[in-house]
Amino acid sequence: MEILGPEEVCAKWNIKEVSQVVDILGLMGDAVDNIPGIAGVGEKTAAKLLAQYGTLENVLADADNIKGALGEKVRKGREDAILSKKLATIITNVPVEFHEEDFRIKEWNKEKLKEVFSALEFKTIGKRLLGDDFAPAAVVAPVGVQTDLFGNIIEPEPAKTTISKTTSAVSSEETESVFAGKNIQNTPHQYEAVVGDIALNSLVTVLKSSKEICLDTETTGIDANTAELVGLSFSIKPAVAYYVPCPANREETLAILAYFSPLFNDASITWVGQNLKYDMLVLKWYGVELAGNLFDTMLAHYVIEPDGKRSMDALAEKYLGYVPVAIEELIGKKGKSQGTMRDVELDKIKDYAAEDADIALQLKHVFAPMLAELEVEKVFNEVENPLVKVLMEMEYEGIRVDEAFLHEYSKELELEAKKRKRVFINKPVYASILHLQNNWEKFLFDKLKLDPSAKKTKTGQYQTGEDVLLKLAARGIGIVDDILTFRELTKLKSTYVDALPVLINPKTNRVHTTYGQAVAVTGRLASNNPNLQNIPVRTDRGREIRKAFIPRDKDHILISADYSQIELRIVAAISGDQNMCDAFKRGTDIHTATAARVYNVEESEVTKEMRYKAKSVNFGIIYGQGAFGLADNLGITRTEAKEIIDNYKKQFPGIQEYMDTTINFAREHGYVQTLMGRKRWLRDINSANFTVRGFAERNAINSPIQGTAADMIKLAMQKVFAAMRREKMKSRMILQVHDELVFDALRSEVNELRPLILENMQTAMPLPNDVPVIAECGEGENWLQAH
DNA sequence: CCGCCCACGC
DNA sequence: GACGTACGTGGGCGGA
Repeated sequence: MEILGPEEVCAKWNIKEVSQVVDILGLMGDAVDNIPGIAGVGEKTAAKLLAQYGTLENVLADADNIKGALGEKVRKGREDAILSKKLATIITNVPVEFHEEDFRIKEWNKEKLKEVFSALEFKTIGKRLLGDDFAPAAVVAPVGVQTDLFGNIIEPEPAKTTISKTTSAVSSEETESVFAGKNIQNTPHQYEAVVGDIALNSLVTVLKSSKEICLDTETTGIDANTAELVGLSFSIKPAVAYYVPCPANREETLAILAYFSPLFNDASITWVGQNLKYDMLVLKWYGVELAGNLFDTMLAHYVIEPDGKRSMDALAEKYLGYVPVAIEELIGKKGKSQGTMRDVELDKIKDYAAEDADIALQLKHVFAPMLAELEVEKVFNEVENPLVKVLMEMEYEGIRVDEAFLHEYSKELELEAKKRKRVFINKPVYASILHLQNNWEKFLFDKLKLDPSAKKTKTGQYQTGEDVLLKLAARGIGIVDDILTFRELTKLKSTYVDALPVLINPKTNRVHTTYGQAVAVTGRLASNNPNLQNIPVRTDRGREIRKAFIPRDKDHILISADYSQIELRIVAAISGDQNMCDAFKRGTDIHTATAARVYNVEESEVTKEMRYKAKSVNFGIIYGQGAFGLADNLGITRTEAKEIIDNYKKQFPGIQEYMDTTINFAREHGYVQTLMGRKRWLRDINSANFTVRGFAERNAINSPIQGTAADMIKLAMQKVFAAMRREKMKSRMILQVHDELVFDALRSEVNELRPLILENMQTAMPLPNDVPVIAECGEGENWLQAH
């Protein structure tokens, strides 16, 4: 987007006229009023219009037409305006000087803005306003309690102290160099390539002198299960690192790795690294396992700042004020033409790889004290760090997929989808909506005028989500059914049935998901390539896909073990609500028990309808849902929904109390936490903005619940894994789906394994108030049966 | 290439 | 009167 500077706009047009056009057309009114230095879409468009129409009057006369033609731009402009306004709030709280007489800034106080933008990590807008001059500063102070960004009234006192604190962390002489960024060129370092018998031996001797070794691998790809080792780097003290290249020849690489086996096998060594799961998995394919302890800097940062950016580049920049060598300098930009590390000349890859190990070690020394200060050592040491090896083994194992079955099913889905499509074709009136989803939408809403009040999305498109369409179907619009079914079929086919076989690893004939251990802000795992945490289960057609997940051979069987109602049990336990705790202790169905209380009947008198509604309320409680949402969800009136909720709160007073105390805790401390001390920072909890604060409040309620459940299953995974090792079992834990664990179990071990799993899951993390934790399991010839 | 919408899971 | 249920991943689309 080309930006016309304020002076340019001003030089051509009377600023008042521009402002008026901007205002009347709903462009960037706020921006003009509050932050006149930023001339964006609004002013530019306004200036153009004035040029085109000649006079202000002409523009205004044609305002309606212009508005229509602008469409998107108007909306985007408004968004910009909101952002600008908030920036103005922030900026004017620091002494940025601007000329009062014409209400615009002719010369920005660049240093001040640099401070503000870098403190707030406004990289993009920083560059936009300050040009390439702008580089973010290193932040040494702990995060999480920093300034609010959006929608918040920033009280002058704290805002000033936060900003000055951030900047005072670097002295004024350093400021220049920090902004320019430390890098490999201007920072003393000693990076060495280590090749040949003598050098390798002496490297091992050097490394042996330390109980803490930073390790990083360079490979040919991002999939650890197929990537080849290209080199290893090590560091045991800042600014010094070694790079050991590994040839494409596997035997030769194995011989090089053998030099390091005294280190790999030494249980007293702590291996430091960023995302060690990846490196360990690569090494596992070369038969190397690390016997020692781990310190994963990515996970350390995850518990320090769960919602922060975690790439090496981001961490190096933020915590070390250092800009690492860009990988693109070695292998080119992302895309099909990108090369591999294998082809990079030694001198270049040496610097890049050694630097990575050096940085990771330096990050460790920054993070270790932060873990203690922020009191997140426990969740790091007991939950996250020890889980790395477990997840690595699960990823290594993978799961077998029945490719032939999927192939057949794909054809079936295709046929069925075609049939549905033919339904439209055969009805001439539908012929115009063949191709695109959007055509359906236009057809449904515009031509048939089915619903003149149809909701639009914020980008001006009609909403055609399932719930919207179902409401149409209820009005007897037959085509809606066909559309929904068509969508289901194509979704299943493209996302699962056709996608899964492509991801089968040719080496193992299995699919190996990758778990994201530092992704979800609440502490949950994430799964990708493929995502095995969202395999369909709700509809018959979808559920069918689970049949494709099968045990490794005829001697094995799949076991699935899952926690029963874990999140509600956690709600009961941490709120201490007497009635809900009692219900769980009695062991009755929790939704029936809830219904009995809410409707004031005996549990034996609870109807399906009542239980269904109670279930929905229980679910809503976990997410902080209100009467509107419940009503919408259940298709009842808001009055009825409110009645149910009021009754619920009366019957379970401890839960209302939990919500209030949690939100108050968050307001006071700026974070909420799980039973294991995992924190989630809620910068918006005191926002003056209703919506923004509402989000933070729901997060305050939900995060300790969801996060505690995540803590629990992560502990259980470690316990189950350790117990299976202890018993020298051949069965393997292969999947985690938030409250479920899946095992590829040797049939002869099943009777021993079943209680081992359940016992460890149930005792992994006892809940307060004696709320029982129950896990259940099933087994079968595929994942569907096992469920 | 990226943002949006939709749809799948817990 | 706002806004209206948490956390994710991925495919398809449309516009820059």
